Amino acid sequence: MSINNQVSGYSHSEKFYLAVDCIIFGFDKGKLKLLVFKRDVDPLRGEWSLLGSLVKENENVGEAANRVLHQLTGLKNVFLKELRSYSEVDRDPGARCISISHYSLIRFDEDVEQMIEEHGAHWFEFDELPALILDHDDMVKDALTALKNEARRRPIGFELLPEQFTIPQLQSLYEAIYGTTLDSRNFRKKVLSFNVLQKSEDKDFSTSKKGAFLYRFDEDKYNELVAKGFDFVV
Amino acid sequence: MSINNQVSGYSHSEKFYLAVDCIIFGFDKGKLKLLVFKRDVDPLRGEWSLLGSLVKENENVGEAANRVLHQLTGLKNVFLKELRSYSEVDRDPGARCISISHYSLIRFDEDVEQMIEEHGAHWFEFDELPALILDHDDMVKDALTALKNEARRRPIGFELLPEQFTIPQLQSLYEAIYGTTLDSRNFRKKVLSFNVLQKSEDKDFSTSKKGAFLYRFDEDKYNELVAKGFDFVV
DNA sequence: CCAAAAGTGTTGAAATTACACCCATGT
DNA sequence: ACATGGGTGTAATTTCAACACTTTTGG
Repeated sequence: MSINNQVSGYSHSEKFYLAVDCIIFGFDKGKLKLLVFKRDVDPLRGEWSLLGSLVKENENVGEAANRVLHQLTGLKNVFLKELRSYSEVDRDPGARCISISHYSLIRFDEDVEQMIEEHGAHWFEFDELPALILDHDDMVKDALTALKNEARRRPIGFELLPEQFTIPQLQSLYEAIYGTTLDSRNFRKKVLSFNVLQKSEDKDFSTSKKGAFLYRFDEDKYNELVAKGFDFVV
Repeated sequence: MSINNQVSGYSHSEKFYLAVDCIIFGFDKGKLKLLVFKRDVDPLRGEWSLLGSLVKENENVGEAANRVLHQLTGLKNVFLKELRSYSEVDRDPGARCISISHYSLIRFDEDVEQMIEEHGAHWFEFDELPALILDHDDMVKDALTALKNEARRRPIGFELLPEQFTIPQLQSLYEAIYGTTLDSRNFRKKVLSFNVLQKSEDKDFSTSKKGAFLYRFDEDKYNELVAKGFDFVV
């Protein structure tokens, strides 16, 4: 912070609780999903909430967000993006508390699913989402908007899909995010034109009899591309 | 914030000072500028700093940012965008303090310039910028990146230029932001194609003998355009 | 043999880029 | 008359959008 002519020091001001809340997106079976938790402390026990925590003395905001995500999912170094602060004076009836939202994209994965179960968490599709505590509904809405924007600037799919995925799966993800349908020929053309996909010999037969080729993403080429900047408008 | 299974309540956690800092951009004579302040309290008295303040008990973060900006410039309802938090444990040697940066674009204007003078503030061009206190240099760097991105999504010029401006001035602004040169024919074509500029009868003779026509921006059409969404890539 | 999803090319329209000269005027 | 910045148009290229049929194979 700045101590300048407007501010003569710290002692005149209040201190606040500081929290992080995480909007965790997942994608499975053609549906974009949100991970929420059943709160197990009073007040509001039993209500659905985003994953969050108060920030501790010895950590910064990003570390706090990573900590809660790790505690829940066992994952480290996942894509986790700070979004914005929520600071309405009366947003939390318990105490004056500012929260900084983060969003994260995680892959469906057996280990993670088990961990999630153990924590009383649940994946909801967006059209079945229950009401969340405090201003968490706003946080989700804002994060969804941010995800849509983000999806244009980087190939989001690589965080949300399994390590190997088919092009129809990738398309279905983008359709879920944008809430539209896309032309499969144009989509395929566009996504392949980036030259960041490695075709494998194997096929996925889970959704068709013919089977669809599996691709994995070429990390080096992807990083190059992101560095150059690009616009993945589909 | 969330009180869920990871967190059993408020009382176990620390409270923090919360600040806002403002990165204030201006544009004059073909140069993009940053407004900084000479700090007049200890410690670090006399050093250059962004405009900032601690957040008060009865206001939210956005209100705090508007308050300090208003105190300095007399302006209300200026474009002010929250950027991100800065929360390194040791970022402020005085006390554990989290700051939320905002950036703002303001027009050069006599009244404002006078107000600025009175507050010991100074406009610096970016290549003459002095070192700033704490992590304010990082804040500026991040804000500049954000400004470049923002400039693609909305006609930034309308916040930074005087009410009437010429197309070469607008071009020069975009060149300053992007750090490139642009083709004047293509720029003019593009900017006029948005149909948000009203041509005036008057000319500005300050930079050429022939004079350049002054335009003002059609607020209704501009708002329409922003609502529809557009990409001002030049 | 048929249902269901995967895969493939072309064409017209639109947007973008590159590019060079005349105009108006103060000195 | 000349130097300076303002203003204009066109052609080539690239990108985007629309659109329909064949392939594979489990049932």
